[in-house]
Amino acid sequence: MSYKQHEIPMSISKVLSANDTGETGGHQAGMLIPKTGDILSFFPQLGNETKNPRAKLRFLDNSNEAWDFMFIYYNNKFFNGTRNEFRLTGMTAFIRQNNLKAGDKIILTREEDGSRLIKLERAEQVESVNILKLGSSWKVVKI
DNA sequence: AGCCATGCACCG
DNA sequence: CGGTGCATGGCT
Repeated sequence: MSYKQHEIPMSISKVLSANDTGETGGHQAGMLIPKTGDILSFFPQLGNETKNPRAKLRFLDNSNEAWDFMFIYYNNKFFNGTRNEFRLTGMTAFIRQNNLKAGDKIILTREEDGSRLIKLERAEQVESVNILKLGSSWKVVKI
């Protein structure tokens, strides 16, 4: 009967770019949040009534340590400029502590009580697992 | 749309 | 004064 109009994703993830981890020498230390559909509904809604609105979000990591990140909507396109994008900033300490590199994945999760979790998934160094599976099978050989 | 880069303000 | 994050411009 009553379908939810807005399914809020419990979990979203992002593969880190080199710029996200600071490997490129940049110093904004914020990762871009794509505006595509359900990703944004994970975050609090920020409109374009005010310029560059933001919300501080607290995440808990594996060891229950709390991290405060800043979710910012750079929206100066609606004022005097060209920006129209969302970023999650203030992650330098977290990235350093976990020694994250480009290719690693960050997973953000929402609990039912509204609290948020942050997890990570290292990039695989080797990706030969699927390929090797086929290697040792027997074959019928025509004589 | 996403990533890279950077001048400046702030703060220790 | 060096590191960090803000705000923004620029490039692909």
